Amino acid sequence: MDICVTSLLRDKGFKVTPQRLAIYSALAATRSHPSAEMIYNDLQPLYPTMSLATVYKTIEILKELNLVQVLNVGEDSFRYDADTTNHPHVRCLTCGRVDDLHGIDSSDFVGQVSAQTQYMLQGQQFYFYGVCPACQGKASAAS
Amino acid sequence: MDICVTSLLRDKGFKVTPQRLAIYSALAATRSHPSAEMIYNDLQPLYPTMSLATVYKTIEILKELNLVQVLNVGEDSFRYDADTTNHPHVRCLTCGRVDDLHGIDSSDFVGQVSAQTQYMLQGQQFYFYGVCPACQGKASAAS
DNA sequence: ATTGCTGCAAAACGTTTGCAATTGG
DNA sequence: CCAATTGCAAACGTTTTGCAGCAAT
Repeated sequence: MDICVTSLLRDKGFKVTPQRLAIYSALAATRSHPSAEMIYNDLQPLYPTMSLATVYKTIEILKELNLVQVLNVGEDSFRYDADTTNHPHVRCLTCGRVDDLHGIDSSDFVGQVSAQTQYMLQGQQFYFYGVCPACQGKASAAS
Repeated sequence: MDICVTSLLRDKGFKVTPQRLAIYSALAATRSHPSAEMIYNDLQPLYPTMSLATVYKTIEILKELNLVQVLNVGEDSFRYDADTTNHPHVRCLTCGRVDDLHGIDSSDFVGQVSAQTQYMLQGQQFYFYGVCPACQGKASAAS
């Protein structure tokens, strides 16, 4: 997997640095859809000198290489996902966690939109909002 | 319509001010999904002393009263919509305009998600991205 | 009269940029 | 060795906050 990133970077004329590999690895290793700051914090123990600016600059490149997608779940900050397939996301309104929704067939829905709009469509993002299982448990325990 | 806002505000113990009515009217009168700054600029001629902070504070209240919904189309700023029905939006990747998509039946799609996730769902947002008719025309004219 | 609101300025926040020192090819 | 990248600090744009004066009830 890191080999893949390495060659993709080199192919496009980007240099392969430990920081870039670490940032991609951190993203690829989690399903928590971290923000730039979360990635920065995750890497702090291993890369104590790395700056937040490097995280942002690297994410910019990873976007260009289609290695990450950007999520806009309605927070102040962006979140990033190394799974670049087109899947919906769901965010917990209580704890803020963001989960993937896989195995959903949106082709009919997308087809309707595609047939009706005059836009030339290039992509889409589907966000759901609710309360995650863990927070449902907490809520009923508290009451 | 303003009568409705007036009573809704009063019912919840909020004061009815010209600024609040103007901000809601501006939102209700457009389909362009303006950001706070766009609303501020729209109202500048009529309310030259109004501050951006008042726009933000008022939007906060309108959200509470379910008179506006917040859109996160992947820009730096949020956009607002006085049409609080659950409809998808489409954003032009060239000019940035945001349009409504009405008459789309998402019940099947939402049903799938609802059946599969353990989340207790409370809402959703569907965003499409593409090139609007006007920008398609410009692109072909330029080539 | 009282409470809450406005408008200003300053602060906060996430993100971007400029630049000298450093590192990868 | 050269060009690109890092890390820092400062800048930026959006949103929030504190507060004195003011307006709505």
